[in-house]
Amino acid sequence: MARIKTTQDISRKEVITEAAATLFKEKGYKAASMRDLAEQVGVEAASLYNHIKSKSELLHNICVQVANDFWEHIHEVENKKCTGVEKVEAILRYHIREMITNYEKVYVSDREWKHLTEPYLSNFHTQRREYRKKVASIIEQGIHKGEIKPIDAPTAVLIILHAVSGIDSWHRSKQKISAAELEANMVTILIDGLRK
Amino acid sequence: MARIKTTQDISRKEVITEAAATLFKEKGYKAASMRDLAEQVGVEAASLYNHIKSKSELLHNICVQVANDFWEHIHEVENKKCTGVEKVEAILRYHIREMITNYEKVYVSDREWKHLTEPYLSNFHTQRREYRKKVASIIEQGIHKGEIKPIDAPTAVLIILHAVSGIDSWHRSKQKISAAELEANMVTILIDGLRK
DNA sequence: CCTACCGATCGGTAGG
DNA sequence: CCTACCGATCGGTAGG
Repeated sequence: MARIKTTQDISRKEVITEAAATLFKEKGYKAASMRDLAEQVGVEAASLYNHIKSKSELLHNICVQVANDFWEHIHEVENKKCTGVEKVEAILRYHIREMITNYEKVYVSDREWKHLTEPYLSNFHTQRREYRKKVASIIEQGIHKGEIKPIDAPTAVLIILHAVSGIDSWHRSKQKISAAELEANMVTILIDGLRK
Repeated sequence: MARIKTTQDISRKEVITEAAATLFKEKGYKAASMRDLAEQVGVEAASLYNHIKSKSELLHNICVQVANDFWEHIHEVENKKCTGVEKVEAILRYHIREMITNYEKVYVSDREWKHLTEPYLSNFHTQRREYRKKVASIIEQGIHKGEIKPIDAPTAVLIILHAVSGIDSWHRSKQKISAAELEANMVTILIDGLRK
């Protein structure tokens, strides 16, 4: 029988999704079983299905949530009145902060999205490419105006976005520098590397 | 009955390992099945076991092979008579070239090593940490000599090594710049970012 | 939310 | 190198 969704249901679903993000990050999507997840949440595996439709729905929700946040942010940056370098810096700082505060979901969305099912897989892949094109285009404008070195823009995008995923190692490190220091160091190295 | 290994055996094993690297890269270690692999090689799944001991042995061989290559190289660099910046540049260029020419194995070793079984998992993890410490130490010497900006060395390592993994996107891109151009662009951005 | 259970698929073995 | 097959584990459902 169809159940009416209550606020409890929604928060329970969010608890499951958060636990799934942590599990998918640690074991990888395929290696993480629904029995693992159930144990984390404190119920039997079958009970999860009162709140979610499927394992793949969990991955999908994580990826869509992250993608929407980044998509919204880059649109704000595009409309800003500032230099190209400042725009790239704003994008870089956003990526760093998301990778620090929203770690598990951002990580999973970045590394496990290939396990999405169609048509979500194609949608995600396309949006990801469009996002990178937008960043490349901002860099190209910066090159045109003489703020940025005459480098290959797609290569610069690739470096910046992948460098951020290294924050995984920072999270795992014993003697952590502060989040602010991490951000400052990354910006110094990467933005100076671009600047003419 | 025990079989005596012939040269044929060894090359057949190498063919299987190469195919495994490609498959593990495309699907991820857990999602890649031995039946998938058998199909790629052109035999039945059971026949693979005449040449290999297990699925996990394949991953292990890939990771050890890659780890040894990088380990050997960094020792050469450490013993070179040159500046810290030049050493970092040599390491960066080696990573780029390996990621271009030995793509599948390097990728798998970087992204799928968490699925290694003990004691290989711990060994690999330790060696990886030691490797990064060596790079950080070279950077710190460069800072001390005033060649490199006063940045946090572990953060610089994290950026450089992860940036290289972005070459994955380069491999997949339609309009590729040449490998030489890619290398030149990456070195320009990253080494200039470090240099004082 | 649980117990009970299903069909599919997995890595791997026996035997030839 | 193949056919035949096993025990384990998977995602998910039925029914209460």
